[in-house]
Amino acid sequence: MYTMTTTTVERLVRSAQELLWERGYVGTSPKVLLERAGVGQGSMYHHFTGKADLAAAAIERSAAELREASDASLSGQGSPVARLRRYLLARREVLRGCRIGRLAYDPEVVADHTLRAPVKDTFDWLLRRLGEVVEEAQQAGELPATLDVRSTAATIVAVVQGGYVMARATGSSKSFSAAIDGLISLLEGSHPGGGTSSGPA
Amino acid sequence: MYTMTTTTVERLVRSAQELLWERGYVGTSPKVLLERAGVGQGSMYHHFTGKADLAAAAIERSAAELREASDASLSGQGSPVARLRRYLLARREVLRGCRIGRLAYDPEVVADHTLRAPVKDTFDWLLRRLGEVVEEAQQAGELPATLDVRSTAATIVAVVQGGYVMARATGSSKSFSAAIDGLISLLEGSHPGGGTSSGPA
DNA sequence: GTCTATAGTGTGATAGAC
DNA sequence: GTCTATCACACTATAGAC
Repeated sequence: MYTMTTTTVERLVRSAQELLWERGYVGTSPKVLLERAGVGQGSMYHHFTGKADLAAAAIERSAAELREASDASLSGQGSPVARLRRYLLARREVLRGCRIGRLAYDPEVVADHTLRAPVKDTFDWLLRRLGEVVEEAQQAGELPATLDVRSTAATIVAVVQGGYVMARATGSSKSFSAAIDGLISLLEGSHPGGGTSSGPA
Repeated sequence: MYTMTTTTVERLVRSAQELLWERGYVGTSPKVLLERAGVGQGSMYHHFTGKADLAAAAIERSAAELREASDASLSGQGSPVARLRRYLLARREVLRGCRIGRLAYDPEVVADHTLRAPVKDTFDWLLRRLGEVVEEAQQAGELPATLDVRSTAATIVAVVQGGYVMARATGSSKSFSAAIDGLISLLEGSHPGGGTSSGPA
């Protein structure tokens, strides 16, 4: 499935990332994974101790990729609220769901500390990072100082994660977009300045 | 696991409901399900055509229960915004996640129309019902008429669903509560009347 | 209507040739 | 370092006794 110049380990990890995203940990079998990677079983057990070990490597890679993509939206140029909008309106493969968030519903990921840690760390990081931007927005007068920073950050994360769940349940990305739009309206409506005049874009 | 006066079909459906909630469809095997129900394999294949058929009955029952519980919060006495608060602050087994929402991340539920339909229908119903209450709130002057009804309803559903995901990922119900609190603050902050005086109790 | 026995396939891991 | 062969066990379903 990948080019011949790609290493075996690389093919294994990428296949695991894809299948964990599509089917989760309990829904992914070594057989299907190896077929997708185009390698034999021996290679996997040479480089990893087993399914869980390979999954851990794949989850850690996906977590790092997600952090990088999120930080690209939340950092850099633009006012704090403009960066929050950029994060919320970033292009996403909505119907595939969140590759990290979906693992929170996988019983074996939640039960295994090694598999769960990168999932927890990703959410802890995202909540902290969004909290920083919310706080910047308050200091810039773009959001009311009365909003609790941590609660507001949690609401933002929840809308994105819940948007994915709704979209997959209804089979349409429209419910995702609606949830994001609703949140943006609420954030804009809470401007200290009041009215509808100071949209951040 | 259930009393002897419970019928075999009842025990099968309840066990399936529990396991689908805990482990999803791909993570649930007939063997474990039958052990929990305390019945033999023959009974299950007498009353149902197989795992998928039993799962369909269990999902439909869970969907009906969820609708009933949600409507109990959203209907009845109280102002529209008070009912929204009651819905958002209802007691929930947060760390178990949403028994219907979690199925949106199950690849075989999403792929099978019979399994997926009750999941989709539940979200469609909830979005519609929340939309009605949001509209009532606008007519009562509790929420600004500028808010889009469907978007606001989608945001409310998303915060609950995303709150579950965060809580399971972080291992703490605090992130769920924070997301709910953040949403309530945003809804209150968007009061047409403006300030902080008119909280709905 | 319930049970146990059995079947065929897949799972996750190991052994050992090359 | 990669492969195929093989293992013990679990999965989902069927058969047939009671």
